[in-house]
Amino acid sequence: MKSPINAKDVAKLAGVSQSSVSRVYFEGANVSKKTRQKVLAAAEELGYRPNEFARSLITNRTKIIGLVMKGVKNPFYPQVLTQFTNSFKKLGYSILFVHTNSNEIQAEDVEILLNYHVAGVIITDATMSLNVLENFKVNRIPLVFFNRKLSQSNFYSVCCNNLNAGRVIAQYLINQGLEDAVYISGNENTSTSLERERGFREVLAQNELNCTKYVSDYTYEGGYETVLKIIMNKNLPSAFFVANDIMALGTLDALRKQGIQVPEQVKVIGFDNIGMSAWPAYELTTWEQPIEEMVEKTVTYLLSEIVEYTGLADAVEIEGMLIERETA
Amino acid sequence: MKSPINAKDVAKLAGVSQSSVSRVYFEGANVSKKTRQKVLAAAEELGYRPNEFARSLITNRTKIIGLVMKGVKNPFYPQVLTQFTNSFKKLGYSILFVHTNSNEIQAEDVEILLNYHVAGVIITDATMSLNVLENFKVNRIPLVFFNRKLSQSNFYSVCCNNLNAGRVIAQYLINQGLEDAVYISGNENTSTSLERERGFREVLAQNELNCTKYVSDYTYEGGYETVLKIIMNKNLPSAFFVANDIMALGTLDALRKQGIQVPEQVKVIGFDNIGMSAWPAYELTTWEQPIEEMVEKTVTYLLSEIVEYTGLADAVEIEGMLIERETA
DNA sequence: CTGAAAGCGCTTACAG
DNA sequence: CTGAAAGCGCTTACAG
Repeated sequence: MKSPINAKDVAKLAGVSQSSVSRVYFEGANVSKKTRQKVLAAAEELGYRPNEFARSLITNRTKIIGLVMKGVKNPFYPQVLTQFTNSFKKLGYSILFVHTNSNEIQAEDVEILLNYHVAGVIITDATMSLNVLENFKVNRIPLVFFNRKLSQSNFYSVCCNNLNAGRVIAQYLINQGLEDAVYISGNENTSTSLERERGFREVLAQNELNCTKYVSDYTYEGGYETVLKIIMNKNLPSAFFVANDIMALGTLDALRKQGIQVPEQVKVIGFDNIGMSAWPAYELTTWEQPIEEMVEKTVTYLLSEIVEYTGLADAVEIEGMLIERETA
Repeated sequence: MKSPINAKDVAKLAGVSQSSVSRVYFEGANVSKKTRQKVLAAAEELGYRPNEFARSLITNRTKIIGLVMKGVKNPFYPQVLTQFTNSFKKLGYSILFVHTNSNEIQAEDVEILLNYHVAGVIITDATMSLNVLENFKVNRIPLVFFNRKLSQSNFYSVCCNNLNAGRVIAQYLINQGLEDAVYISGNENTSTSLERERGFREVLAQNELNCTKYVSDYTYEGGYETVLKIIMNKNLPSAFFVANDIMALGTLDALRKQGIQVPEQVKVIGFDNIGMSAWPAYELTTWEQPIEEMVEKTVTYLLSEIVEYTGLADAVEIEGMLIERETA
């Protein structure tokens, strides 16, 4: 099976050289109007499209961004996926989507991106061994952690300011007369969960208030089960701070199941502001992650690194905001 | 910027020819154990990985599948996306993700897949002008419509048996003493919505029962607003058949908002069986789409067409099943 | 502005 | 089983 039409075929039909055909499809190249028209007409007739592989091979540049994700059950991530896809589409880049089911991203999942010499990589919602990622440094492929910060790594990361969010949420609850709080965490090895907790505890401690932690896993089911367990032990606090919205929805459903009134008996605050948190069944008070800005920041960094690689690491944090609804 | 390490570098270090290096990475090629070991050792030392572009250029085959999606707000589609990604990963294929916001997929969105000479294409949840797709036929690139059937097109499609599902759902409601029904449709130009309606109406008509249709749009908000409007007009039927789950959840919330009891005053049945329909806040009775089988069927077809292209069209329909919960 | 030619990093007959 | 060589479809100096 051979590729149908190449630049040579077009050149022959148009009566020009293959180089001229190439120039028509290469932005910024010098071609006369007349040549361009002849080439375009011939290309149209033959159905010619430049072979992206040959292009990448010769320029050693690709128009592909690798996007690595762990789970998409949390609606936050599909939203992130589409925003990246749309942003990059405008810039002429395509998205190679890498998904992993396991908790840690596997080396092979990521190494495929090396084979494609992707222009850049975004790793989302993911923990993984760092030595795999060294290969990207070696190959001067820019990489950013989105919504995750790896300690001791020198990779660029873009997050919302989780520490400050935790603080503001704590103060908000205290202003409402908080007595004691429960923090329902996400996976304990994620920076997001840890920093939200740290900011929250910090302000609580300043006010000599207590916070018990229950470790959960960022899933609806996890939130639901965790809260059921808490209720069984009759440890109902005056407020739940839940590390993400999808767990907070599970929290709300568990409380409803047990006939516990929100916010009268207990307040609930989530994190992310996913679409569902605004649904009438939930009306969840939550923290809005500034996805748009986070995506924009990521795209800008990646683009500048594609133009001129520096490998500079930084941890960008963008402020979000509290969204007040009915649960706190 | 030049690519760091190529087969020639490895060959030199290993003391073999570049062809031998190539053979080590090409499955099924003849290489002695000794050569293989030398090459692998040298490759390891240098951090060599075969350039996928050069490979594709010479073999005129790629290991990329293009996956085209319209919206991911409906959790059904992220689920589909990950299943495809995982299935193809096992087979050594990567997913190029194409997303469109507009109602119709744009030609340019799809044409990029032609430039990459993808091995196959899956179009999901999407309407588009057919003449763009002719290019895939010309280039002998297999294409399947997933969860969508285009009339008058001769492309392969994989759906759930929507017609029969509509029939079974109608009969199920009739057995419960249905008097009159409302069908809340999705976008009217989608085969899925149309066929679910057709099966539903068919059985209703056989029983001399009436069905009013309200056109909605497959979104939560659409379902919510539509039902609110129905209630305002005091046209509450004895059952709602809603064309997908996410609209059905909107339906449930709208009814709850108005203090209408489900299933006592009105029954609700959805379609898809997304994870959320099992949540305690909803407990939606619905129709399960056999995603796993649908994905498997799609993958199998694509793979066989990659091996030997026939371009044969067919409309595969897989049976789903009713999931009884609390709303009907 | 244009064409002839070299070369990107591979695969794959071909000869040995 | 191995190496030398041709060639995939492009881009890009180079000369004109």
